[in-house]
Amino acid sequence: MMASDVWKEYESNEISHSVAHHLTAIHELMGDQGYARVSDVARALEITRGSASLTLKALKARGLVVEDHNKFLKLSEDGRRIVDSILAKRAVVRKFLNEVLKLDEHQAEVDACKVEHLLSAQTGGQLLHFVHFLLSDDPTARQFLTEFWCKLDQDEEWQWPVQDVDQLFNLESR
Amino acid sequence: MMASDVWKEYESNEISHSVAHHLTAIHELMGDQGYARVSDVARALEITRGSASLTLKALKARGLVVEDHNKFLKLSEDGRRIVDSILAKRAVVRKFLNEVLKLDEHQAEVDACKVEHLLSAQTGGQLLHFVHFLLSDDPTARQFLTEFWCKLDQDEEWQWPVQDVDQLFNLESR
DNA sequence: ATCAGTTGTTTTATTAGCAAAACATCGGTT
DNA sequence: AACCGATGTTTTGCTAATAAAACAACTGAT
Repeated sequence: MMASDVWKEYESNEISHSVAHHLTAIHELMGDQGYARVSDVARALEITRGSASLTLKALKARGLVVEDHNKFLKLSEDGRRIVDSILAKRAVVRKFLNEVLKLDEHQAEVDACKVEHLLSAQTGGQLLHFVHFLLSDDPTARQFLTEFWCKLDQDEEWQWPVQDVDQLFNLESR
Repeated sequence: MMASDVWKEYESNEISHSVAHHLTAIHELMGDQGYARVSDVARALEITRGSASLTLKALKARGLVVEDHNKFLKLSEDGRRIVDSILAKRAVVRKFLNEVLKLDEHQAEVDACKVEHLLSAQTGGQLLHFVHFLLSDDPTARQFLTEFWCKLDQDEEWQWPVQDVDQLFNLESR
């Protein structure tokens, strides 16, 4: 297969991890303290003011961040839209990892943070549908989750990493 | 919340996207043609021989790749272990996105490729348990999937990105 | 008014990952 | 022997993202 055309799409992502967090930091600072300056973003992300200054300058040039008459930062319409989509994906992934797969909150937070900006809108939307139904009051969903968690408890751990996942599925299911 | 301690763990990942694909390329080349040289890896990844040479030199220094007496590359024990875990995660994620969430194969492949090296072993293991049960012959799992897919068809798409995912869950479920 | 602290910017340097180009080394043809 | 093609390496340069340090401007306290 080799999928040489697939793996390079990683870099073609317009929102890097760093950019995603600069933008969400502005969003959270606005909510928490009502304003966001370069120093606030730097403190929130624990990077130097110089680094934040440069990155935010680029984001202003890209039209994702706008600057007040007095150096106060704000998200543009586009920036806001990007933050919304990132936070939605993060919330869904975190919820799935924590409340369904029963990973501890920190692990769920870390993994959600890593992938939030990489998932397509398609994927995010479908995952939202899935988790929403899975955690709903629907009796089938409840029963399924109950059985799954019960299985989780009794299942002695597989050897992981599994050598051939496809084989595992082919042999035991379907 | 701000999670300043969380977001930096992104870089603390020992396996970068690039490294992950250099390693898996060697693995696949060994399977496909029985050997892997610098040029083969470069061709597979569609990068220049120079780039591959430098990256692979670093991987040799890290002990993940070993070199033949005649410049033939091979994965070390550690390298092999890493590739196994990455391929297992990729397979599970791809299967989940494609066969459960019903995303088209290309999208599933691309998204799986983006996140495969970022998920913890914990997460990969739990996800494997989940997908394995979900796609098994268990009647509860089958019924759940049937209902979910039915819901998928009838559900008119949410507005996406959703502004407040947590609110969506709080209001409509639990 | 001066002094200290905060803020924002710029400059210099580093790292990862790539391209491009130059170079050397083989191996096989003719 | 001369040439050609494939291979591997090195060097140079680029971009993104960071740190570190120097600098300028503003703020507030005394």
